[in-house]
Amino acid sequence: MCFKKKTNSDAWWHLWKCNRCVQKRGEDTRQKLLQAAFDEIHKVGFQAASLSKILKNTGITKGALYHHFSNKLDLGYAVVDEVLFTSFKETWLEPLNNTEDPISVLQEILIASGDSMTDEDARLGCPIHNLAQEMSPLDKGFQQRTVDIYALWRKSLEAAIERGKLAGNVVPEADARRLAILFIATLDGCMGLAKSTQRLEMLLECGRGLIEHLELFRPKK
Amino acid sequence: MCFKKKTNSDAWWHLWKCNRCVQKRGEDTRQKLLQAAFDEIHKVGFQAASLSKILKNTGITKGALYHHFSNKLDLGYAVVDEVLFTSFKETWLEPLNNTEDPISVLQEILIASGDSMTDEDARLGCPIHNLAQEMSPLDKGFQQRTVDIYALWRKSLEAAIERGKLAGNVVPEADARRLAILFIATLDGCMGLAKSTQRLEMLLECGRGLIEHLELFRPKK
DNA sequence: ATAGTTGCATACCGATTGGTATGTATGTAT
DNA sequence: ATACATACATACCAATCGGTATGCAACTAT
Repeated sequence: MCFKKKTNSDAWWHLWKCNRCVQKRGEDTRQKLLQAAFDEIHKVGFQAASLSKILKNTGITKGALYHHFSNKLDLGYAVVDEVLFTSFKETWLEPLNNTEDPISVLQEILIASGDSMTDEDARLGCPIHNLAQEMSPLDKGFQQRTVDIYALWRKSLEAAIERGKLAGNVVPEADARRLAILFIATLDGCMGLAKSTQRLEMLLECGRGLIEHLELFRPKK
Repeated sequence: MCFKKKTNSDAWWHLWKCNRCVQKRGEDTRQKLLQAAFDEIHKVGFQAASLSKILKNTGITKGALYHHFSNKLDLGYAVVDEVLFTSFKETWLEPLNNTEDPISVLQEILIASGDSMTDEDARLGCPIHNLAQEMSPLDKGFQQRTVDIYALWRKSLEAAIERGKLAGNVVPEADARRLAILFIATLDGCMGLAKSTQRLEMLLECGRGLIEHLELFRPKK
């Protein structure tokens, strides 16, 4: 495991990847492993995820894996912290934190997600939700990480709604906290429904309903 | 495996247990296996459920298990068809199918469930929902079974609401189908939230909110 | 140039997995 | 009483699991 580097490089590529690895080659295989692990976990869950399969899919050997991660749990945590959280931050946190019109932003995210959503995406469901539901009763590490992400989601959504009210983009009667919770719960419900029915169309329909529903909180001109 | 019996007994105990087994002793161990399998699956999911652990917990041997079930999948299906579906039928279907006041019935179920709900129940979540979410993308058998249960739930709820409207126990403006879907989705959301936070109190709070919310659909005298 | 670190490959390990083969005691039907 | 089906128990199996030990090539710092 490479958690304490003796060499402290300042190579050019360290500018956009944090320096967990000294050489670029190391960071590359590390990212490949994370992506493959994410795919495997997304498909079958963390417990059933097979390290051998991840290695077979990437062509990377077991020696490399255990050079970068101390064990399976460590790999799982890294997937949450780096792959899942990063993607979550880009799709939800950053847009929400930089707007005074949260309704439009949410609708745009839903539309964009719907457009890029594949059939497999819909059938596999939200990876963060999956992991939270599978692992929360079994492992504190996963439980803490996923519940933190949900809390962050709710808070940034709540704050955006408050700003929206001040800017006149959200009706003043709206209860920001309740609305935030409701939105997340409903979206979770939609994803779960699509997963249990295994139908992408179900998800798109729910999404359209949610987009329409959000319109109710936009002030009339 | 005992799926085609040569002997066709009509012993007294066959009156309340269907005659999958000829001898009472066989039916007993079968039920013990189903219950232990349910517990194990509820705790860690189907894929991670260990047959060896189920056997250890019951003291039953592997020979007995494979006498009653052809393989792990067969055992899993039996848990859904017999344990889960039976319990679901008793708690939801029968009360809903025999009432013209669905609001009161739903509230009573929620209250009773809340009272008997243990901390572990809340942390492990709804077993049907768990199985649906874990296995739907992976196995048609589980997907079909769980989605059928959800459909049955929604239909019986919808029908009860319609009867409630005719009997004057539900406001006539209520959209039965939408209300049924919303109730199920919300309850699922509550259970999921409690599971991800690992807090029973979260579930009870959601339940109280739901009970209160249902009151809105009762006609004012 | 050389010493030391990093990155990875190969081979191996015990434990556990779901599943099977075989033997036997108990019950049932005639 | 006898023939047969039922209901197990025991022992074994290959495959896979996560994890480790060791060796070596490539890169880095001095």
